[in-house]
Amino acid sequence: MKTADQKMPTTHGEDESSSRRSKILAAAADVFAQQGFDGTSFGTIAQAADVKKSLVQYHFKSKEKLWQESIHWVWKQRDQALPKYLQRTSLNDGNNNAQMVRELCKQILQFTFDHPQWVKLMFQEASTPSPRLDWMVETFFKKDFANGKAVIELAQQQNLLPKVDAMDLLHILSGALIYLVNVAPISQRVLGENPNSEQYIDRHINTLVCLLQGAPSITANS
Amino acid sequence: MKTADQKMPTTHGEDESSSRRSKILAAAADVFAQQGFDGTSFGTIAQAADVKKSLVQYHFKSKEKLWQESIHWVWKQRDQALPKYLQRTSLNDGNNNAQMVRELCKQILQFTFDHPQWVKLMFQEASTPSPRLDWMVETFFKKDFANGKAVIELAQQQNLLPKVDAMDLLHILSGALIYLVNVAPISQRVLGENPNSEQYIDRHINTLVCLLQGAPSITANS
DNA sequence: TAGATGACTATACGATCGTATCTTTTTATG
DNA sequence: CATAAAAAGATACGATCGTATAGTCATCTA
Repeated sequence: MKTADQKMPTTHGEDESSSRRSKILAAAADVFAQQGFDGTSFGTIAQAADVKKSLVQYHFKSKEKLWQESIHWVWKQRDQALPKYLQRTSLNDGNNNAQMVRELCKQILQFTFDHPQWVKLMFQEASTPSPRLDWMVETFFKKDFANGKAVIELAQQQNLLPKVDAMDLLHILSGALIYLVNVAPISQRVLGENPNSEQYIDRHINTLVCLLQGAPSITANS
Repeated sequence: MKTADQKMPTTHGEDESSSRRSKILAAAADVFAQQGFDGTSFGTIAQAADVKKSLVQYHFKSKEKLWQESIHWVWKQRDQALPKYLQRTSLNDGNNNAQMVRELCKQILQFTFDHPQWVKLMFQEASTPSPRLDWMVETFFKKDFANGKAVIELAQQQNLLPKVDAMDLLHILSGALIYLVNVAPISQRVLGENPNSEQYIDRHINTLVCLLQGAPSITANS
């Protein structure tokens, strides 16, 4: 009979219509982020969510719809979790010290390691034009780019970042941080060191901040 | 009857055993880089190479073998093409000027835009552990990482790059450069500007070098 | 209590996938 | 020209894919 523990009639109310529905969404986000759109099947997602394949197709009529909803779910999770990482580095409280940039970068990197889904989902669709990419651009990326640029410009106004082209700087910083997470499985195998660890992250951020605040050793003897 | 124009008996010699074989390899590299391993099928590759599906399976017995050989092919192309981009920036001819770092970065970025296959193939397999990733690590990435680190250290010895952790700096530079290529389709849609253009690349490299050589605007008034 | 609604399940269809086997054509060599 | 090997093509198989449809069961409402 198995255990019928988490029965929970839910009386149809709650936030999400069904508890199993959001469990499927979470599993779908994991599988999509890991295997990509083409490599993902209803069967795999159903297995990961421990439900029948028919149920997946019942809640989300098509694979495309399921993908869209799981993307929405991931971005929502991101927007809920990210502020908690950034609140201790608030840029607009007048406390201008350079240490804040280090903390900002570190928190973003740590967040990316803790929630790799949205980065992986982004890269899964980024490299190749497709209707899905167009949808993501209109739905999320335009907004994300604008927000990122605003953060950079705010930091620049407070002399926390060098006053170069904000969009370029956003790309360079995003690249330097996100790249580390995306090639982490490679780095781990090549270097024999887990990139997702306090000391590795601290060292990496330290190097990055050292560059951002003017590389001393090259400016010193020139 | 169609056109039997490119008949070319090849007399079996040439470099590759068959001319159609390498045509399949090139097509396979394209499709694998674009769609990933799971999203790629024999049929798609055959169609891209304008041959029958059976022929693909004849030359490369399995999908895994075809993938491996196409990876080898791409890395070989890369190693043949890359020196032509770097030769005009040779680091070890005693000509130590800072302009050389800019040229080095620019050439690497330009090369990546011209030959996006190897970057995309890398990212296709990088984010998720798999037997294919293990194989790539042992076959290519360990060597690539070592070479990259050596280049960084050489530049550091000549005071062309700040003397921070070489592996971290390699990751930061790789990330900043490769990220741009990987999210180019996104950037193009969001910014309405093609990242693969002289002026965009120049501007981006300029910003990057500005950081590498000590951000002036922040060090100036501190 | 009868009916309607929503959550969930079972099953089947057509297409495509990777692979295996077989036949035909082309090429090289005696 | 004869013959063997290699290249190229044709076909079929089991499996899995996305999707469609019909059915079961519990809950809610009139």
